[in-house]
Amino acid sequence: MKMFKIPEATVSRLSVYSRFLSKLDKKGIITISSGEIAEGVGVGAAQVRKDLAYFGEFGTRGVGYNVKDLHQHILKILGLTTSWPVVVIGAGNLGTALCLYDGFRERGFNIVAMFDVDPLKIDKEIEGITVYSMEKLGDIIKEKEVKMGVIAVPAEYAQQIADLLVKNNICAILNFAPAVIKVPEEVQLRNVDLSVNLEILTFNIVNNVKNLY
Amino acid sequence: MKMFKIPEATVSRLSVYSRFLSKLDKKGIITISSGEIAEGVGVGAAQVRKDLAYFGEFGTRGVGYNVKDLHQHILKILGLTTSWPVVVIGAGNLGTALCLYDGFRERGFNIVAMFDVDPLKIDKEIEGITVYSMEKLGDIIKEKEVKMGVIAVPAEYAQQIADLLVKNNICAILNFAPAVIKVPEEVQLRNVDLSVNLEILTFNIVNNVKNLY
DNA sequence: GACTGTGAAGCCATTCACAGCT
DNA sequence: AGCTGTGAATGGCTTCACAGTC
Repeated sequence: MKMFKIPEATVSRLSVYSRFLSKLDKKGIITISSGEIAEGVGVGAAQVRKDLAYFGEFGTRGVGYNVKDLHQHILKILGLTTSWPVVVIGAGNLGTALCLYDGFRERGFNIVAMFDVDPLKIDKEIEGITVYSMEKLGDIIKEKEVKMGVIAVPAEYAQQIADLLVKNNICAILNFAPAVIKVPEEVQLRNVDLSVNLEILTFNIVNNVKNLY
Repeated sequence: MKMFKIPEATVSRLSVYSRFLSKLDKKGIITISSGEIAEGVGVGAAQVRKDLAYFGEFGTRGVGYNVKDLHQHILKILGLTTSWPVVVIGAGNLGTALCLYDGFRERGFNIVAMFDVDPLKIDKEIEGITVYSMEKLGDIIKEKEVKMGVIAVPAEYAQQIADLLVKNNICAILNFAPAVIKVPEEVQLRNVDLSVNLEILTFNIVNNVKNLY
């Protein structure tokens, strides 16, 4: 296959466009221009067109894009036409919140199991999702064909959990622990670092950086 | 004031360096080189030096950086030498998890109050943090001199909550709702979009993008 | 007339490579 | 000899501007 060198920023915008289009579609809107998408999601119109152009020609000159059609294309591009089973490691507050987060379900992610080391949590259910002991991780990943794992454990355990996920052939990890973790290059890793995000804000406040949006 | 054009990527790395240095400091390590920092946080050595060089000359040629010293400088740069009071809007699962998140406290963020519209939650305490009705927002922001607000409400209410925060003179907003929100340019805004992060991973899996770390 | 698709230009961040200290 | 600080080179993303299409 081809498909070369898509900027990551483009991918994350596609995800945002997709949500926007889904809203438009529900409202029954048929056609939309790059300018209107741009306005709706807060980017430039040229940016929208360029992002889409990486993947083909979805629009009609003089008219715009068909909402349903474009939306389907983007879902396809993002791999969201099928549902993704996901495991969450760590049944603390954050792990639990992520499990119950509607945003995941709405986008086709399906939390199939949680894992924890705490005997008080193991074998309990949290809103229909069972918490398993770590030993079951491999079995469940295999059984449910899980490709993605979410790490929501304390920083000091993040690396060993990551290693465990890797050993069980996970394809991608979303890490919420405030820790730098290392994985083999064939495993996808993204970090969502909550305090880093707040700290960028404090930096900006303290240095009164002009916002650029 | 001076201090111009710092890449946002640099700021977020500073935050990561800072955490790394704090770990080193606790271990009693006195001196460190850019190469070792680079290794520890997974970036290039030149990157580390350039990031630091935006703010001054903190190292000694031929030797490296003094851990304590550099750490203090970075905390100062990020505005973390003082504690920041924060409010969280939305006392659902996510809002609650964020309130209890240790990573915030450890870095000097202090959640002073939560807010919600649900009468069942209002005036209850969650681990020492009181949930107030939305009407109290203005008073508490003023009384506690809150500069930062965290939005953890459903997407459809995110914009009106943001407007409310802005009206009450908040300086910065961290938005967890999967929604595009607009604020005046003098207000700092960052979005942490949980599903976007998972969707980047699905994209990468589906298009088997080589990881670059 | 309106709007897409796209090469070219512009801008910004990262990496290189080396001069300058210790 | 070792390591920082930095100008210059590179690479990548965004914006511009316009030709092409409906």
